[in-house]
Amino acid sequence: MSQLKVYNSLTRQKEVFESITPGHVGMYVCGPTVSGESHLGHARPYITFDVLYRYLTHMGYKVRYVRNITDAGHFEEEGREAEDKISKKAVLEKLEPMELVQKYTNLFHWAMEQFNTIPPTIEPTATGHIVEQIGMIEQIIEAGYAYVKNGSVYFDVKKYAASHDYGKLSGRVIDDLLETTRELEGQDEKKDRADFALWKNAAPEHIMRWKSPWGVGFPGWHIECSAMATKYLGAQFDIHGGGMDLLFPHHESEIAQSTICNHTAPVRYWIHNNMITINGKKMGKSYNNVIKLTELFSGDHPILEKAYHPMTVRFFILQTQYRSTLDFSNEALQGAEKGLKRLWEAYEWLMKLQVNKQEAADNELDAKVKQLATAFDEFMSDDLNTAKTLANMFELVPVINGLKDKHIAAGALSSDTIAFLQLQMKTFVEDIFGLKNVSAEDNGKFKSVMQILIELRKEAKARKDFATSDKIRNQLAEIGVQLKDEKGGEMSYSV
RNA sequence: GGUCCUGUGGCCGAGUGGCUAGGCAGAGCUCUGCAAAAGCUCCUACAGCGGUUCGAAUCCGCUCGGGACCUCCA
Repeated sequence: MSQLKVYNSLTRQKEVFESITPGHVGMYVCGPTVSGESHLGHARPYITFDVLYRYLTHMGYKVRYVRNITDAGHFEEEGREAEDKISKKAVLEKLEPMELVQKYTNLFHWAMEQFNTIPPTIEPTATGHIVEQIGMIEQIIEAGYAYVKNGSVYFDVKKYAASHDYGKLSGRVIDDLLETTRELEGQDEKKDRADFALWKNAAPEHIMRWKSPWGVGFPGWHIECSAMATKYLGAQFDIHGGGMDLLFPHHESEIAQSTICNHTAPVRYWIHNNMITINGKKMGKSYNNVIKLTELFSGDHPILEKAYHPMTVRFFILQTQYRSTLDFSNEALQGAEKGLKRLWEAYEWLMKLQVNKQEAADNELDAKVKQLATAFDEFMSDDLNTAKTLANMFELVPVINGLKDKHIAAGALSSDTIAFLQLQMKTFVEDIFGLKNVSAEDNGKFKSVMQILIELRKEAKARKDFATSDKIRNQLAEIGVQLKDEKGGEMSYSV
């Protein structure tokens, strides 16, 4: 197995991955804020890190995968009137905040299941860790890196920056941050514009509120990740993931908080996925171009020409290396849909193939197949290059189909090579890429019914009753089942 | 304005100095009762200008375009 190399945002280069504890990996991924429905943009990190999780597991690591649920509201805009997103919307919808949080959490879990992502090993909530967050804030105050003002607590960035490299992760220059002239309301509580809230005093209308040593309030946005990551993964852990948009201020602040509390840099490898764009623009609430996952799966959105299956979306995302932007379009999605179908059908046939012990009749082809399948590991270990891995799979598709068509002689490949190909395809297509069959109706009874229809069509064709054979084929096509005549008079179908 | 990233064929995307992915779409052929599927073949691009080099999509500079972050954000 090749050594895994990952691009570390902290050092801006690919590094060989070595876990702190041999055989174990601690991975924290920033989870969703459940104040609303997840959208296509959310699909990218959770699918990306699902693949990383699966790949690390494949490499033999025992991975503790922590992904939080942010269920405590945050400021609409820090500095302006504090506005708890979750409680505000709850009032509008006449729901209890936790009811709303539960609804969107359930919806998120449902969508993640559709994508066939493996649930994290621990999924902590922000509201469930208020005590830990308060404890951490107390430590920061004791260390002298935070100050209390009117029931709120702020992190003293300037003081931190004097002895630490604030801005290292995001490439921010501390002097620029301090000198920014923009004046915002309510900034007066902070000593410096660059300071960020650890705890925020709750206005009377806030529904979500907790007692703290500084009064009734709620935690700042960045502290939850520091607190929960520390609790479940320790003072220093291997991987922290999330979208690139979180680099600053979220992850930068996380580093500062954790460093003060734990006296060590919290994370060895920072891994960030790039954004999904739509017409070249990042998808996000502020851009008004959000496609919710429910809409994506149902096709119920003006931008969408049709519904897209979750597996199509997963495949679409995997066709790109995670650090590149990925541009959404109907054309691209439909391309992915067809590509996935072709790959999957070849894959299914390959898995059924059984051969007796044999030597390769075509040594050149045999070597090529072996080489292509071996390279899966090499590409994936090079910063998870799913795009290249997939490209190799597609180079193997004509070989598989050639065997199926008898266009390539059955004895061309050695039985060892076929077994190896089957193993590699199974491992990467299903176990690591997490792809699965798109057609839901493909159960036993349905298969039997299809077999009957196929027999009828074969018989009709044998007596040159093309009216009947065409009727079977065409009427099945109308309900979305495609019959395929194969070489040698066999038939198959796809839904 | 500051910091950073990026510009690949009709579309989506790999690729970091020579060998030049892959998918989708399109064209032709084979197979086939017809069609589809499948196979084979073709379409061979790297924003522009200059530079480095024997040689650049790949390195450097400039120009133009796109984007991200700096504010909630995957």
